[in-house]
Amino acid sequence: MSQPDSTTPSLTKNQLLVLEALRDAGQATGAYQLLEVLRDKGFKAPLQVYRTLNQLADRGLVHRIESLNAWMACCDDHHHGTPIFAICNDCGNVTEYLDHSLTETITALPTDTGFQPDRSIIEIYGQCNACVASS
Amino acid sequence: MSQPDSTTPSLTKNQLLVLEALRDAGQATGAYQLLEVLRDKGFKAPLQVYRTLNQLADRGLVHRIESLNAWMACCDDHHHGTPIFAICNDCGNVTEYLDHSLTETITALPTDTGFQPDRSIIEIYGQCNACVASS
DNA sequence: GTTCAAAATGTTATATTATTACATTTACTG
DNA sequence: CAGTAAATGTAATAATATAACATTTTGAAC
Repeated sequence: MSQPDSTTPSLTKNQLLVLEALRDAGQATGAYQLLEVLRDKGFKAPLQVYRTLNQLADRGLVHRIESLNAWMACCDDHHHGTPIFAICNDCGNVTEYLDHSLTETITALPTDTGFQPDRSIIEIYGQCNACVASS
Repeated sequence: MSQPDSTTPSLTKNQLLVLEALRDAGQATGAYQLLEVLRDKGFKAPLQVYRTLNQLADRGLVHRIESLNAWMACCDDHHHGTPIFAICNDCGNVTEYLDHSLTETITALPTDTGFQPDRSIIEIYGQCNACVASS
């Protein structure tokens, strides 16, 4: 999915703009929201955002949160392994975790059936610390 | 999420129709695909399908596959615990698994941060047995 | 530095998925 | 059988994502 640093070409202008916008957002953000933010920088069409997001996701610099139809800057710039997202039901805050052994456990699961796992999606909903405290 | 059997009222006409269509499909199926199938039975609008799918999902009789924007009949009519889906990159086949201990491991993960897990989404992509064999 | 190919980009149109709003009917409870 | 909650019907529209095609930029090879 992502390349080692030594072979990774530098980011293009659009890639930098989208990555920066996503990091500034600090949260899971929809493609059309990003488009609005990036209109100032010359973006005009959804496809410009989607293309760039997919390029960044291929490099592992951003992740797509499937259950939110939204995107988030990677917490860590260049990890391997499956990101795990904890999503708050109340405030919508999303936090990324990495847990290599859990990833292995999960992907090992269907292999008795001959299934060869490749990548996986793990998104956990619940109530975050702050929202537990204030409820 | 789902009610115990003893207190579960029987399914409505629309619920039965959608559940049957989904079981007949035997695969993850999109809402608009279901609408086409169900036009013969009097369905006319997407909302009829979406409403009914959500009702069935609340009862645990169907699951939504987030990364496919599709729905599948539950493998087991009434389980508790998080379903885990294995999705083939090549043929698109989706298989549901249940693994109670894995579910616990996953939901335990972010609790050191004070996060209170509720439900989770686990979708594993890879190559299924049949597609490994024929490639 | 010119040529070539691959990647990235720009732009318009359109496809796909999902929900809002509101009127009506059905089913359960007392 | 009256009252209420749930389910349903229907039309319009919102939100998300991609197809198709033209053009430009980038980087490697010569």
